[in-house]
This record gives sequence, C-alpha cells and structure tokens, in this order.
Amino acid sequence: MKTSFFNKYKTVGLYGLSLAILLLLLRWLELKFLIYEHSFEIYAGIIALFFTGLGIWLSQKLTPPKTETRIIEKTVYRDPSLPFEINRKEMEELGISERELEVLQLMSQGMSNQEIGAQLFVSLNTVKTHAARIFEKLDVQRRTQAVEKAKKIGLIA
Amino acid sequence: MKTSFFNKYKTVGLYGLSLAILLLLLRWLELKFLIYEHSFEIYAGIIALFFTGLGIWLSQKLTPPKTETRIIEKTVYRDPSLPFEINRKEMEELGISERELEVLQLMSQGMSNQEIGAQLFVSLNTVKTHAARIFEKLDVQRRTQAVEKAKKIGLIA
DNA sequence: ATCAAAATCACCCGAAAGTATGAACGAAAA
DNA sequence: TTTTCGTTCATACTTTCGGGTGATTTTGAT
Repeated sequence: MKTSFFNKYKTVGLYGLSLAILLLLLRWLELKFLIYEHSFEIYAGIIALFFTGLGIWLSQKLTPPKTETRIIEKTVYRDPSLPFEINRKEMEELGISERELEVLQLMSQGMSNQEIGAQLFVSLNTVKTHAARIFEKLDVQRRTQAVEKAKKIGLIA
Repeated sequence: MKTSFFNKYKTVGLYGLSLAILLLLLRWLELKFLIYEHSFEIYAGIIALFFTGLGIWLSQKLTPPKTETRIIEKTVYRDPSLPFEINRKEMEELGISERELEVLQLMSQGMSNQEIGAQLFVSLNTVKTHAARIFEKLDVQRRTQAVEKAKKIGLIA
C-alpha cells in the first residue's frame, strides 16, 4: 500500500521509456525490412499484446490493492457500565500484534485452528505459529488459558 | 474471491474481441487513407496507449480483491453487579449433572483433563466421559466452545 | 537502501483431546 | 423389583494441539 511517490514516478517513467523504445525499434525494423502486405496487423498485434501486459503490470504497481471486507458477527455479553475497549497498553507491553489478536478473538469463540485458518484465509500452520506466539507472550500452555488471561487483561471482550 | 470463472472468461473474451476489432479498424483505415510517412508510429502509439488502458482495465477486473476480515460484535448487555448465580433452570433443561458442572468449571479455568481428574480424584477417562457428555448436552465439539456457551447461558461465572 | 518486525508456511513429533463403545455399581424412582 | 440415572472406568482409535525449528516474504521505518 505504501509505494512511495518516488517509486510511482519511476514506474511511470519506465513505462514511457518502454513505449519510446518500442517505437524506435519498430521504426528501425520498418526501415530495415520494409513493410510487407499484412505485416502491419502483425506489428499492431504484437504491440497490442505487449502493451496489454504492460498495462496489467502498471495497474498492479500503481493501484492500491482492492480490499473486500468480510463481516463476521459475534454476539457477546458484556457489562453495560464500562464499554469494552481493547487494552492497547497491555497489547504493546506484551508485544501482541494485530494479527495475533485476531487469532485470539476467534480462539475465544471456540474455533479450532483449522477453522481459524479458513476464516482468516491462511494455512493451518500459520495459525499454529500465531497461536504458539500468543501462548508464549501470554505465558500460558493451552488455548483455554490464553482466552482466560486475554479476557482478564482486557485484550478481548 | 467472487469473480466467477464464467466472468473471467467473459472478460478475456471481451479483450480478444477488442483486439480483433481494432485490427480490422486499422486495416480499414489503412485502405481508406493509405499510410503516409510516419503514420505508422502514430498508429503504434495509439495502439500502445489503448492497450495499456485495456491492460489496466483487465488487471482490475481479473485480480481477486484482497480480503479483510472484520469481526463485528453484537453486544447483549448483562448486569454484572448482581452476584453470579448458577442457572439451575438451564441446567435441568439440558440435563447437566452436578458432576458435569464441576468438570465444566474446572475446564473454564483452563485446566487439562488430566488436571481435572487429579482435582476431582477420578481417572482421566472419567473426565473424558464427562466432557463428552457435556459437549453432547451443550451441543458443541470443543471445550472452548463449551466454556463459551456455559458462560453465556449462566452455568458458570 | 538496509534492517527489523510481522506474517506466512512447512515438517516433525509427542501430548492432549475427542469419539465410540461397553460395562460395572449404587441410589433413586417407577 | 425392575428400571433409570449418574458416576466411574476401560480399550481402542482418530484428530487436534502445542513445541521446536527453520525458511521466505511483506511491510514499515530509519
């Protein structure tokens, strides 16, 4: 998401350069071999193909990735007097990342690692890694303990 | 993730069609006005530009959006000032026994089956049996889910 | 430009959890 | 007195977890 302006200019510049080079190349080819019947279409096709690819590349480089938000509803029972707010301070102190928190939340809903992976679109192994780090940071051995502790210190509702 | 294969093919097909039409168009122009000096480069430039745009469009169409999961918490408020009291009614309805409740409580504290067994002076297998019955009665698959549900319906604090 | 943290995934292995089934025993209920 | 229920335990088998290690890639920040 953070492609710098410098990099964007570089990308655009590269594009312009490619265009110029291609035109020169074609001019040179034209002079060298002359244009036979129908060869124009062939050239045009090649150019079209090439620049389609270039356009795709450009698009990938320049446009911010499209994001699709998926909403999962979860009912939670809570104290009305003090609305829940994630304890960011504890999070920082324990060095728990955003992703790890997500895993923690799903864990607290009783999901298996497999299910969590499916939910977050990552592999089972990745979830395991996150889980292991969470346990380490929370200093617990089991997911049930992790959920307990996380609730206690206000990491999850 | 929602771009169906059909849609992808349609998009690609549209692309091919555009290419063909352009070539025909160019051929027609060529016949009609003949090609003057340098006009080739102009044509090439136009094609290049056009197909760059097409490539960008293609890319936008074809790239799957990055998915972002967001968990929305639907809150149901409960008054915590009142001291916790076991919901005997639910217990009866679900047919959960006293012993099972004990296991459930220890489970909610993050204890392993082994530990629960030691605590209650019964074997690991007995704990497993209780656990299995609890899961059955609460209609869940895992201990984490059991704890969640038990808390929700007021079986444990 | 380079550096560190975060996120991703893989593979192995042993421990724990969960499933299925059966059975013994005592207390309470029919 | 049969029946039902809760509790206890067992064997056997499958699945999931968790620990350990290592690797690649992305991202952000200096």
